[in-house]
Amino acid sequence: MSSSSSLTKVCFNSNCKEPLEKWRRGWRLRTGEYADLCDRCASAYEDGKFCETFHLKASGWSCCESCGKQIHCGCIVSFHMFILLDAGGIECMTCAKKSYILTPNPAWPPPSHFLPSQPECLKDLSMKRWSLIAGSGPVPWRRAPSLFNGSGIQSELQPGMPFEVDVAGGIDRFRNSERFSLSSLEKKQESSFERFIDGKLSFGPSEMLEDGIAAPKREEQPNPSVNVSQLTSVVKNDSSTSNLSLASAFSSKYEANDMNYACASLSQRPTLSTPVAKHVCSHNGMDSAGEAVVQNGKVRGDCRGRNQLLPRYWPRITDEELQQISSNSNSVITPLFEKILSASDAGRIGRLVLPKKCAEAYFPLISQPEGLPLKVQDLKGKEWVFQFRFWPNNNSRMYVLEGITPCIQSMQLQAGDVVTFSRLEPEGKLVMGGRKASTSPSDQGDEATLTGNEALAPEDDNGKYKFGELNSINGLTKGNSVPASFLPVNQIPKADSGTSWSEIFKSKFKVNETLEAKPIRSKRKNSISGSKGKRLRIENEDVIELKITWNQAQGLMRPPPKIIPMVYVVEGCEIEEFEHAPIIGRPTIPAIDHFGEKIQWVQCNDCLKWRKVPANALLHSRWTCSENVWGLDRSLCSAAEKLSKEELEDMIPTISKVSFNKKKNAKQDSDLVATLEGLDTLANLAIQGEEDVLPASSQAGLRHPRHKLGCTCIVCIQPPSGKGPKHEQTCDCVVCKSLKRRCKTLRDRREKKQLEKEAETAYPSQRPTEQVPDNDSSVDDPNERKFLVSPLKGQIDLNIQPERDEEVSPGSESGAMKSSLPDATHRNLRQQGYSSLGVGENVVGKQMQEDGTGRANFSNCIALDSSPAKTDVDHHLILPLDTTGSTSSTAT
DNA sequence: CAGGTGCATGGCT
DNA sequence: TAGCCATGCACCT
Repeated sequence: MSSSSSLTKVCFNSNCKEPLEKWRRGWRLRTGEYADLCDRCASAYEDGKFCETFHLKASGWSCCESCGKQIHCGCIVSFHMFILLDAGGIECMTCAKKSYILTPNPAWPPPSHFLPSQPECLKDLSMKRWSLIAGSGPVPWRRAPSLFNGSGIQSELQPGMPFEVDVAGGIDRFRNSERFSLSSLEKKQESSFERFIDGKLSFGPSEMLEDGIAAPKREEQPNPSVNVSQLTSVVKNDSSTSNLSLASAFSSKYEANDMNYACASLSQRPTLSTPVAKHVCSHNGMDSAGEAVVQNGKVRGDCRGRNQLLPRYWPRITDEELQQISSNSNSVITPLFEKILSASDAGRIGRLVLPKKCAEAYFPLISQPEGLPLKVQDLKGKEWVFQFRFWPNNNSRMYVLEGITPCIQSMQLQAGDVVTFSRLEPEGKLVMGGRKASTSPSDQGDEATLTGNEALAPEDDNGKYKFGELNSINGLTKGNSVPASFLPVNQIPKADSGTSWSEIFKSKFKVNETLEAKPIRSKRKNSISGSKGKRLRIENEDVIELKITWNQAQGLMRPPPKIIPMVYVVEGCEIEEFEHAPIIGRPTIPAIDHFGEKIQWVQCNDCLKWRKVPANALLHSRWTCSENVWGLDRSLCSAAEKLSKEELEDMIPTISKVSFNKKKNAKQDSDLVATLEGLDTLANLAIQGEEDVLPASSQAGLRHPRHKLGCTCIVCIQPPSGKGPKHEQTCDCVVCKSLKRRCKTLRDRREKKQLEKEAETAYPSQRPTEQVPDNDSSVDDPNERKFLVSPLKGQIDLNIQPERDEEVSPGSESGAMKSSLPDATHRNLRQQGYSSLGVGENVVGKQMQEDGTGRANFSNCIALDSSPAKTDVDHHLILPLDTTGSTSSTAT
């Protein structure tokens, strides 16, 4: 199509047609090629005078509404020199730029992405402005929707053609941005800039700044969404590029498919940022500013926020997630930010606290606390509507998304998991994704990583993996890292996947349960601190857990064969030091067979049977019978196991037994979970779920002390917000059963109260407890007290148990915590949570359900004691036994 | 009483 | 030290 393709080239300019010996590149054609121009035309083009020179008599000239400057709007050449105004007419880019500098948050989806009729939104001045500007989509420029929306002009002119220029003003930011060091970018991604670097760029109106600053052309990305992933992968490990824009990189398709209007208004002022960002800034740890560069053509206050986004909010969206999102549409995904769900976020209150800067950068600007409804799509394409709003807070704002519980639960996310926010371009739709903590991509950022996974996660680009912490904790080796080359090829984790390590450790040894499962709690309030957790201090108990974890991990590590360790003694402890890093392999159990030969037992990954292999056999993490080359008769999973159960019991180290128990419990729990379809239940499981999977110490560490079992804070006790799906009346999920019990209990109470009132009339002096003033004592609610005076001897209502817990285990964290609670109502409520969820549910819940009375008798409680899970729950369940009497005596 | 809302508090960066 | 933000909790419905 381009003249360059013809044998005898002539100038592409139809008014010229001069034969070309040498030609220069002009504007981009719909084919993606460039108009080849003669020197004269090219000069005119580059000078921005092409239309003035050749199209002066053509139709389509308009005056800028602001400055009156004449702009040719009738051809592609000057396509980028103006914007269309909503009210009609055009504005030259110079004026447009001036007028938009003051525009808040224009880079925001069109109003269609918010709920339609929202009076308060209309009152929101910012929204008005937003609507005015962003009615055209996620671009910071104005355009006429009729012209630029959808395929409109684009399909007519240059379908699928990627443009190379960026938003007007982006260059300003680029130029002003100290962070955006071109030289550093070049170092990082020279190939991406070769066109720029080699100085062979050709500039046309679409690539020429008004002030003469040229922008390199962005290379085409026929399949931007794929490129996005690729880029993500490629650059992911390079944290040094983290200051660059990921989002920019993800806007390629947007520009490709819907960029004509963008070019119309933006490319006139192409920026360095676009190609730079698009190719370099695909780092997972994006710099939001980069996103702003592309998306927000104007320098705005919120853009500053983007520049300052903390690394922990950089989206580490995985390729899989990207593909999942992109599979639903042809859109380009712009990862915006992510956040580790706190207990509050994942709690039933349904409020997700948004990082302020993220909210201000990526969400519509709101001036009223009420905010506005925000449509967010999940990875499955399902649309949710959240209320995006803020609270005044210390002369600042706290942004929250309300009503997220159903979404969070549908994604089965818990505290510690990660929610990601992305934007689909060009629609501008927000996409909310979720990532389980255990599958979080390893933190490539500048913050330490502390989860089990990540402790084993890749350390650097050289394929090294962090074992230093492990080693230092155990003091066993001095090496700080294990070169990947030490690992069998199939055990080398992918550099960009934190999950690979869990694969490595997937064995029936549940060592990896602790290794891979739980994010480490930070010291502060036990908030979850995942890979990107900002609070990285670890509670003592967490350290203990880590040690255990590492110790367990040590069980998986062994020296490479034929490597003899140096043994030295430190403080009486023999320490083996290997010059070479250990190898991660399938855990085995060393033993001596009947012939006195050293062997090891290894468990098949598939059939779980134990097989005997030579002592020096090095097995990779996933080992199956089929790989049993040493015992062909046992090389099939169908072959019987040589070991008896008893032998196995003796053989397996304690730690493994513990692990097995844990696993067993975990399975019970998971079975339970499987039955808990209620969203509320899931939410509570986010808080209580892992109780019996992890040792108590670690659980304590995994939970905000105030969110331990027994926590009565609003987060924990909050019932379904009502915004989510309601349970059917016939639903017999645990939550509903619990609620029904609760109702029954309340009915009973009411009846009792009635009876007592009647009795009071007759015998007023027999109600001492009701005269106890309301205070912080364990039973401070008169109603509660009345209730505690249960006429049903030998029966305990679960509702009274928390108080008992406080009395019996005052030193317990939960007890102390609860004692600070202001009223018994919360305790009571909390107890409801107990009975409905968590470990206690396994025992109490079921028992309670059986009789449906909401009361458990002593035997039931005793039975609880035998629960293998020694958690707070146990206390809660057991304690009432010996305290009921005292309660009764107090009450009487 | 339960659920919802909005602000205050205080740990942390 | 200021600002952020996780959380608690008072207050309202």
